[in-house]
Amino acid sequence: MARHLSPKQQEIRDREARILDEAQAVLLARGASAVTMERMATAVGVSKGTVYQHFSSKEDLLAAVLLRSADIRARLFERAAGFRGQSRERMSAVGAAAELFFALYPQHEQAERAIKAASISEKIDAKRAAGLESCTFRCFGVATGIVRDAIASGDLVLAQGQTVEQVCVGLWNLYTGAFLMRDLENFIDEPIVTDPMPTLMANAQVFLDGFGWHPLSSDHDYGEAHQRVLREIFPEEARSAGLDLARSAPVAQPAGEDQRRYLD
Amino acid sequence: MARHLSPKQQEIRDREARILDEAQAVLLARGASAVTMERMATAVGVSKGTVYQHFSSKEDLLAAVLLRSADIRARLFERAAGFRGQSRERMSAVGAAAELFFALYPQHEQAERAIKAASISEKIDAKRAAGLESCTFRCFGVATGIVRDAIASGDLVLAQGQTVEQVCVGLWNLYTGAFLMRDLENFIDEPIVTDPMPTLMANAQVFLDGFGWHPLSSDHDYGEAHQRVLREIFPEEARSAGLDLARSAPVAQPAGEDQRRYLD
DNA sequence: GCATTTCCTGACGAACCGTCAATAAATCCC
DNA sequence: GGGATTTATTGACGGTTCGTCAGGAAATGC
Repeated sequence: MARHLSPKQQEIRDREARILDEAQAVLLARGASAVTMERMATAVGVSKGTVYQHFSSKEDLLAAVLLRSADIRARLFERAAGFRGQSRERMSAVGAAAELFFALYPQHEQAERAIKAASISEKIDAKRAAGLESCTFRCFGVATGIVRDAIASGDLVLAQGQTVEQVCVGLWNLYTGAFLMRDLENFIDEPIVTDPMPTLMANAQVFLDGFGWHPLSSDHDYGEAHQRVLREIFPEEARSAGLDLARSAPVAQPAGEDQRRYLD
Repeated sequence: MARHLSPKQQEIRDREARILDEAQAVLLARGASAVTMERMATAVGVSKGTVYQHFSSKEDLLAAVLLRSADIRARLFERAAGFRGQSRERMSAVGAAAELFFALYPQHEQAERAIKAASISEKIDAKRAAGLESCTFRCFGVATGIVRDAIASGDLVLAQGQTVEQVCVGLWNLYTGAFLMRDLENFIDEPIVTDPMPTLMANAQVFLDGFGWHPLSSDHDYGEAHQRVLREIFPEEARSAGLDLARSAPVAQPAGEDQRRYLD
């Protein structure tokens, strides 16, 4: 499709991206209520009416911000699933993707909250809403695929009544709950956990241990696997997220004993 | 303190409760944006200025709605902790309290989102903000207390690096994540889980199994314990939440084999 | 280089927030 | 009881933001 764009079309396209950048920045710095259409317009040097030609409402603009990061998250998950290793290592790779996303797109949760608080889903362009839904399904699809692989390989045997979806929903809940907690703790003086991510990573492993997904965390160093995922699959992202890649040389490092960094 | 209130003071007090009721109802039915100060005023038959004498801003009003349910949740948790049983049964009792709250106060999550989306915490009365914080701490206090008891009794042995707080944060994340999921799924056509609560209950047990908290769910019928909690501690609430109390006779029922209702 | 289409603008109406001077009601005190 | 004092109530008002739209500017087609 449309390979060559006229200068004007290119300009419009760029402008949309610039509006999204601005909205994202303001969202993060000053909250959703500071994202006003007028401000966005001024920031990119157009008038309000023009912004409305890109986004049908303020909620729609926020949904577009959300869609952009949701798509990136889905891509991160999909790349993570390509990690070569045992089934549970692959799931841990998805956890690493989640960690990266958590660090790189702190405004995602805020945008989500703002949209859902407004509650009028009719104000969001149908295509964008569908896109958002699809991003969630892609993430779940990655997770369920890995769980199924684990079952097929015998690494995971679900007990009577347990389902593939249950495993994924649990991980997702743990993850979104932690995401939420980080946000809410900005509001209170004495945070319960200073850095939710290491706790989340540890808890995800506990959760998978609870299903008896082999190898259990007591028999395998998932901290090491996690480092490998960051090095092999997400070197760029890990760097910009400021995550510790340890000795990031691609050569195998001597297995250290100091890898217990996921537990408080 | 203040035992006898003048008719006027009583009226003011009642009015405040009525405003909160109205706000809660509108919040649930039509979302936070439909909660306008003018509407609240009209609903209780006063003018806008009077509403502002109760609540310093719209966010403050929503915070008051939140505080009311947060306090109830803390009470439910505290009552649950009084359940007589093994440590892990007591934690499951807290899970039952969470389930009840989840069913009884569906608007809680919405209020929380709306307030945090507005993001200007200065708009909320300091006392109310402190009250909200304290409710969260009460809930965490209940949970950490039970975990500590479990450790003291030997039911739970934490691995190297694991902490009491980690256990509680994990459960809390699972729970808030599920709460969030229910809300968000109102927006999408094809929900991932139709009823998140049974899945959450099952996942909480899996999580506790992951810590090796005895007795493991494979060795104990926590479904039965859950039913007992509802019957013994929350009979009223369970009825109004419409939860199945099974044969709710207080006499011991023959241990049935059909208690696997927490797994899909 | 003119006609047509597309895009852009900013003034405008509507909704809502939060304030405050004026008014009404309640309470106090003799 | 009744006048003085305190407290509560009102609704018009200024300010902000959303979203619209008629009219003007710019790009495109021919």
